[in-house]
Order: sequence, then structure tokens, then C-alpha cells
Amino acid sequence: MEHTRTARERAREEITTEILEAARRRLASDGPANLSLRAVARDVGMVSSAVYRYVPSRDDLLTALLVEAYDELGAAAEAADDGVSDRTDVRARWTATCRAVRSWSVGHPHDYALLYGSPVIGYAAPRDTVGPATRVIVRLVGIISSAHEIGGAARPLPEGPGPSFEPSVGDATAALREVAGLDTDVPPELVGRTLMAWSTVFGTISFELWGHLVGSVSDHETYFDSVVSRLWHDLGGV
Amino acid sequence: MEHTRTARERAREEITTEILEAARRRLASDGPANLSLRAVARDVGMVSSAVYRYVPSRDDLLTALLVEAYDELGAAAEAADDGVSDRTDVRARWTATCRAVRSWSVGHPHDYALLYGSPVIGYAAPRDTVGPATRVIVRLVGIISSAHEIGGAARPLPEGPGPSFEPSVGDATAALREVAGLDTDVPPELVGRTLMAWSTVFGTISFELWGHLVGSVSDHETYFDSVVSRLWHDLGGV
DNA sequence: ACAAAACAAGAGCACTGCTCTCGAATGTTG
DNA sequence: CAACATTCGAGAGCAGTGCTCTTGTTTTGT
Repeated sequence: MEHTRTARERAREEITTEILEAARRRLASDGPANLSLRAVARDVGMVSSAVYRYVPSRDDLLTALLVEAYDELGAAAEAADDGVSDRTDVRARWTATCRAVRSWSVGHPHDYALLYGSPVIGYAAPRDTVGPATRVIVRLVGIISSAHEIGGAARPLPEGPGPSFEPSVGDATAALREVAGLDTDVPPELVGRTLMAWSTVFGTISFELWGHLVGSVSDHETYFDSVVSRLWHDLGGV
Repeated sequence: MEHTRTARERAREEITTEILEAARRRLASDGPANLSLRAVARDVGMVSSAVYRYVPSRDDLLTALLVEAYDELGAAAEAADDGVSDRTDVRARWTATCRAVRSWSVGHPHDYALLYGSPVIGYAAPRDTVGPATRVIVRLVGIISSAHEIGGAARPLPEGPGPSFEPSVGDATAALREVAGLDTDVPPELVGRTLMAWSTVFGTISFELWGHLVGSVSDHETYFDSVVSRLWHDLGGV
């Protein structure tokens, strides 16, 4: 069934991307909660009902933007990591990647809110978006496990105090086995510590963007660097 | 100017609380983004325009709910801390308070979203709500500084790796001086570590509630306990 | 008893997501 | 090429939202 793209198919693709681009601009300026399908329609010079030929609903449009934003953030993080020439300098890779995540988030606060804010969409749709969502954390895990493979880059993590991570993070360990294809499983303590670190990065950026650190932190950039370096230490890095 | 409360004043108070109660029910069921002033009006048997006699706008209503929710969460946290009979068992106090924060959040996910989710209101209003917002973190700081005053409850925190917290957390230190009235300032490293811990608690709860740990963490309760105990260790607690 | 203030109700405006219908443009097939 | 089918854009319309204004009623202070 090899058929040349008809004019209609080409037009459909162009208009679809046109709509998505206008929607991203609207998202960047108005935020996810105020994203109006009618406003997007006006931006592309169409009437609102015509847009429904290309987008099933507002939620689907938000989901498409969600995937795009996840991808953009993931690409930014990976590019920052790849930019470190000395691949054995895992500490520099960790720092660069975390900084890239914050930089993108500060530069795209509304996109960040769509990704990591309170979900505006029901819980049905965003579940098939786990793929692009995991790009950042997967890369971070790669850096951390590299550090624990390279001699002298990290001290082995002793079992932390309190209840072990072992019973609760089994799913994450299995997921890592799938995606990273490691020969040996990442120990539960390291998996838990990695989840903790990622939660802290998210919490720090969210607090900064949502204004929860107003009156407490003055220089967010150096504060973030302080946090990131201590996280690296808590992960066993040297 | 001692005047007995007229019938109208009593009615106004009653109707106001009636509206707020209905709004909280709506918030609990529909979430902050879907809170409709008209729906609240219907619930209390009024027409929407009548509600505007009591509430200036939807944003002001959300702000009122915000303050109420902050207060409820703060009370829950403080009650949990106060419930620990041995006041020198600072580790138990820390654990109980953190658990209370998570319990309230899991029990009131939509209220939690209003407090700590991406802000639905503009940045003007919520800034005069910093008072009730700080109750939890203030109590947590109290527990941590108690631990560092009691001999043997905590080891002094060595300066962490990377950039010092000193230049970025000065405002927080000053704020603590105000609210807690401590004789000597909390050292920057401890202030920074406390902010980090609070960010991690927030990040962990948010990830759980917003579904970012689906496929990674199976038992959220024990996972949270694992996180909290490691945070206590990172804060210098023993 | 009367003027002033507060109130509840209704209509109305501008906006939203979404559905349906109706011609027109474009596609495929005989 | 002609006929039929599909796709598309525009418009009207529905139900819902926040919010304002007017109108008539009730309560208050004088």
C-alpha cells in the first residue's frame, strides 16, 4: 500500500503541528490551567469546532503538550550530561544534569507545572506517558550507577537507618533492570536513595517556582548547587 | 461602642461559614481547579450573585480555603509532635510529625494540591498567607534544633561538600531568629539541610499523590518511613 | 415612621469545552 | 470524466463558568 502523500495529508500534518505550536505558545504564556482551545483556534485562524478535526479534546491536547515537554526536558538533561567530556567525572555529570533540569524548569515554568504540578487531567490519560517521563531519572540513575562501578568515584552505601528500602522499591529495581539492562541489580538502598534525591531535586525546583522559598532562600542558583552537591554526597559520591 | 450583635450580623457570620463549609466539601470532591462558585452557591441554596455579598471573588474563596487547610495541616503536625510523651525522644517526634503530614496529605489530596500544587491563583494573594503556611516547617525546625541541643541526640553537622549554604539561606536564618526566638542562630549547614529535608518530604508526598511513583514504589507507607528515617540521619540525628 | 444600608434574586455579558448540521473542497472509484 | 464518498471549515447552539448590574425586599439606625 505505497501511496504518495496526498495534498490533504500534507495539509493535515502541517495544520496539526501548527496547532501544537500555537498551543505550546499559549501554554508558555497562560499556563496549563488557562489553556483555551478556542484561543488556540483563534491563533491559528480557525474556528474552534474546526480544531476538533485535529485534536479530540482539550485533555488530549494537554497530553500531547505533556509528552512534548517531557521530551524537551529529557533532551536538555541528556545533552548536559553528554556535554561533560570526561565521562569518568561522574560528579560533574551529576551536577551538569541537575543544573540542566533546573535551568529548563526555570525557563519553562508553565511547562514544568504541566509535568510536575498537580495534575489538571484525569488520571487515565497521563499514564501512557510514562515513557518520555522517565528519561531524566533514567539518565540520573545511569550516572549514579556509573559512579558506583568506577573505582574511587563512590563509596558503597551502608544500609541506612530505619526500615529498609528493600520491600518498597522492588518495582523500581525491576523497571531499571528492564530499561538499563544492567547485569546485576542496583541494591535497594541505592535505588531508594536515588528516588529520594530525585524527589529532593523536584521539591527544590517546585518550591522555588511556586514561591514556597520566598523569604527563606535568596540566591536560588547557588542554593540549588548546594543541594545538588549534598545529594551527591548522600548518594555515596565523593 | 458596645453593641449587641444584630440579627443581620449573626446571619452574616452563619452564612459565611456555611459557604466556606460547602466550599471545602466541593474542594475535597472536585479539586481546586474545578471549584465552582456557582456550585457552592447551589449547595447552600443561594443564587450565585448572592454569594458575592460574602465572598469577593473565586480567588478570594480559594485563598480562604488555603488558609484553613494550612491551619488544619499545621494543627495535625503539631498534635502528632505533642503526642510524643518523651519530649527528649526527638527522633520519635520527627517521625511522628512527618507521618502526620503525609497522613493528612493522603487523606486530603485536593487540599494538599491547593497548598502545594502549581498555584491556581495569581502570585498576589497567596503571599499574605505565609503565616499559617510556616507552621509545619517551624515545628520541624523546633524538633531538629532540640535534637542538636540535647546531648547525644545528634552529632554536629560537618560542612557539606560543594558550595556552602551560608550565602543563600540567610533569610531563612533571620526568619527563624524572629519566629523561634532562639538565643543563637541556627548554623547555615543545618538550615540548608532542614530546607532540603522539607523539600524531600514535600517531593515524596507529591510524587505519591500525583502518581509519579507508579511502577516504582509499591508500599508508599513504608517507603515514606524509610525516607523519613534517612532524612533524620542526614540532619545529624542519631 | 423614615431614610439608609444590606441583601437575595434575576438578567445579562463574555468566556469556556464540546456537539451538531450544512455546504464546500478533496478524495477515490466506476 | 463523472459519480460517489470522505474530509473539512464554518456556524449555530447547549451547558457551564466568573462576574456585574439592576430591582425589589428586608433589616437597621435615626
